[in-house]
Amino acid sequence: MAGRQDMVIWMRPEQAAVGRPAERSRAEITAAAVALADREGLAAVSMRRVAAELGTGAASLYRYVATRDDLLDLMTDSTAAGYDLPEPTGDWLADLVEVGRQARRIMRRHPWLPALVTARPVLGPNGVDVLEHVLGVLAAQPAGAAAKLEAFALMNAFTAVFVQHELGGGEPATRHHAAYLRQVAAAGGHPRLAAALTEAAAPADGPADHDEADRYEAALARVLAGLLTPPR
Amino acid sequence: MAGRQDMVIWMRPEQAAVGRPAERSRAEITAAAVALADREGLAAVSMRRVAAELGTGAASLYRYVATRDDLLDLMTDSTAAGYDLPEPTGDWLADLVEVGRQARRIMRRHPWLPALVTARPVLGPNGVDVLEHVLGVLAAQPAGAAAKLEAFALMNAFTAVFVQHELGGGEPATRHHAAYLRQVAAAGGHPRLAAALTEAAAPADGPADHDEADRYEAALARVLAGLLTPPR
DNA sequence: GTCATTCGCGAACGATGTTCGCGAACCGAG
DNA sequence: CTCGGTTCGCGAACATCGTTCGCGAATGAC
Repeated sequence: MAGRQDMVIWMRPEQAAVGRPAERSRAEITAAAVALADREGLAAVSMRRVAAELGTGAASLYRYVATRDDLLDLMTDSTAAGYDLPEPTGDWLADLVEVGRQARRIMRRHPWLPALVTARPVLGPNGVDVLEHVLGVLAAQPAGAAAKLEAFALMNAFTAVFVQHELGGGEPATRHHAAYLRQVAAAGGHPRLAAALTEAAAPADGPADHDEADRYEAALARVLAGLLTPPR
Repeated sequence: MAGRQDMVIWMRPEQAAVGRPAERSRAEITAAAVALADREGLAAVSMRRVAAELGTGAASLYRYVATRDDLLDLMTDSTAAGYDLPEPTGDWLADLVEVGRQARRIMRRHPWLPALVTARPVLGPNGVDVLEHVLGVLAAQPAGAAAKLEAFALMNAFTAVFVQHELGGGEPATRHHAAYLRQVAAAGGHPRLAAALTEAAAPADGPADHDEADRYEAALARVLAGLLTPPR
């Protein structure tokens, strides 16, 4: 008979009904992994490191999780518990932007999240609640179900890309990348790029978080309006 | 003095001016890696496998590439050579959608590309040409340079997410994921989700590639129009 | 021909995800 | 209270990975 390993982790029972009871829980392991990722980045989340964080052996984790990817899925969904989902107000666009605002807040609190959700978009119990809320907000909208699901996926991806740009500003890789772009611009073959780079580097006033948030919400509103408003 | 390793690969000289000449080139190694990824997926692109594909030792690759990530960057940029960039027509939206159409074609030809560009968005010589073209198309548009660069990044991310959904239809992970969503829907606590799933699964007529392409281009046009059209 | 310099690459290092196997721990039945 | 069935914790091992080291061989400039 086929094993139970080949399904999403939330379809497998957490504890066996009989036998020696487990000393830890999925939630406990997930919390340790999230704390570790917050502190040292996603690359530090190895089975051995997480186990050490819990004071156990690496092999023990496989009693709770079939694979490392399962653990990453648990981490992703656990962050979705941080949403506060109020009743729809009737203004679907404003309600969606509010969801986006919270997504941005959560992703900024967990800098590893954008990379994870783009690499493995996954819906666990908490993520499903968010999706249900979004579908409720869009209930009166004339778009099809497929379009609404797509809009939800795109909203997450858009937020992830945006936050990655925000947080990556000081990252070395981005700096080196910028150095290459400046070299290309200086070479002369790409005048539009050269102009764009000097113009984009112009606003020397400190980019407060307030401005970034406004830019994010404005862009998200435009994208969502473009996606979900019926063509005239 | 600081080494030269800590910069984007395209800022380092490909060949030394003196000494024994190299037997291979970056382009050759990149091509081998791309062919391997096309055939067996991105996970198969290890230094040893790529070297074996070329009939050399794994350590030899480090004469051409400082790190595996450098090789991935080369792969990404090499696919950007596949764009055909015609003169702008004057209709910026149509021109941008044409770029998106080509991006989708290229990503479908290289199924590993969406994951790679979302994980490591990078601009090499070919990518820079595409960006220059996009900036040329948007030259008359009243948006700021930062907004245009953001639109370019978002266009790529949007296309990657879309293609990933398209190609992921048959992937096991997506199937298992769908099984979980159906279970949640059947449990009863998420009526909107249940309705959306049944409605989205309804169109039993064969979803030809034509339909997918139209849906992609329509959605992209809406997103871009929302992002780059000045508010009224 | 000499020499500085680079190239190719076998071998090794450290780290990773995962599996195996077994002794210990637990619960319910008798 | 004992015993049997079952699960748990986890040390050890395996395969594989990215990367480094070191040295003989190849090369072009003079």
